Amino acid sequence: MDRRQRKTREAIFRAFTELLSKKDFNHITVGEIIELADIGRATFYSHFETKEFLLKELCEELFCHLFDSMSDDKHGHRHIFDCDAPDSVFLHLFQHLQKNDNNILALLSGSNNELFLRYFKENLRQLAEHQLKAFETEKNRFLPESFRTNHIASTFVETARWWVDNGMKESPEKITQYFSAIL
Amino acid sequence: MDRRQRKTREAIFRAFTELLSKKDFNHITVGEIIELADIGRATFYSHFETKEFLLKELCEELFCHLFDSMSDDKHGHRHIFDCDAPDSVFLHLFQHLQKNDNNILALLSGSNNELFLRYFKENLRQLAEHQLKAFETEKNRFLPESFRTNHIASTFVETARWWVDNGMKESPEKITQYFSAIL
DNA sequence: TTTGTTAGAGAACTATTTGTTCAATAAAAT
DNA sequence: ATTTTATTGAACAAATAGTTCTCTAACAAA
Repeated sequence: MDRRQRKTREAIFRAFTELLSKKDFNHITVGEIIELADIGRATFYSHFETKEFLLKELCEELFCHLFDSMSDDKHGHRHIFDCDAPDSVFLHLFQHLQKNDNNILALLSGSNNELFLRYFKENLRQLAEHQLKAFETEKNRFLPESFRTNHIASTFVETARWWVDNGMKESPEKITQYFSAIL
Repeated sequence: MDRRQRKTREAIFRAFTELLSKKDFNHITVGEIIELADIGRATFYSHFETKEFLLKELCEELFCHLFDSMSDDKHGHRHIFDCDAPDSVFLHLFQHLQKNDNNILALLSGSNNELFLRYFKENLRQLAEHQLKAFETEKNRFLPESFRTNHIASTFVETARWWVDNGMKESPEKITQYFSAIL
């Protein structure tokens, strides 16, 4: 990719995430983005069809980064759902959130970032789907699989939101413990 | 309240909920609302400051209706959290959803109706808060109360969304059973 | 270095939407 | 019957979205 394109793209993402940490997606205008990114109007539209596509691509980059680092070979795939394990997937996710790479927290806690939450949940749902068998118990076996995967993903997202909204006072280990307890 | 005002207000709500069942909140314009409601532009703005306030008031009316019918005297307050009871609060809520009074489903399943979901969750959270003691178990006693109320409310909303998004094939009783199982 | 290609700047432009204003009219209340 | 209030319809300014265009600068390949 052309260096100019790369620089422009990154400037847009940077400006956009900064704005997202301050106000709702729907109240951010293209004008604000291009002013903060210091690029021309036509340039923005040559990169992204609309503001919505920008959010979409930002989410995709973030989740690519987040979930790819999760499927590194160093983590086995056996007890990936065992929350008490020191290499639990969920613990890793909470740790990543705490580091706040790429200002992901702004998207998670901010209001009106439904698209972001949808992406987050969908990625988690896929993760859960693939690894659900290790999680079977007698108690939940009669529940439809899609209901259970949905529940795991929803519960993770809502736990993370609660954590962030309440100031992230707990350690990732503690939150993983909470998460494990309600699941 | 003046009959003219009442009629206008109802026409706006009717038009708005009809539009909400077809498209996202953010893509609905004031122009569309007033055309469908068949009222003047100035009239709309004399009733609602903005589109956002309209949604806010609509939500408030819906939840007033939904949760008020819940606190009728006929339902005791003892086993309000016992999902298996025939007069469980949650069963009643699911039954209400199934009846789809006031097109509430359009708001629940539609995308980008975050404000509605926030209201729904907040109402449930308050409900849960007041009645949490009856729900204590040894297992969850170490969890912060706000975490637990948040979890109950979130889980209900997400269960309802899953139900609606999957075509509401299950009976309210069955869904209440599912809900009870994961809680 | 030269040449052809691609990306960005910047400004002008159209179209849509928002929210306001105001005078005229119709309905309600007294 | 008179006064008050709500609605209308149109016109209005301001903000925003998305497009188009020419000029300039950066890049890539010979």
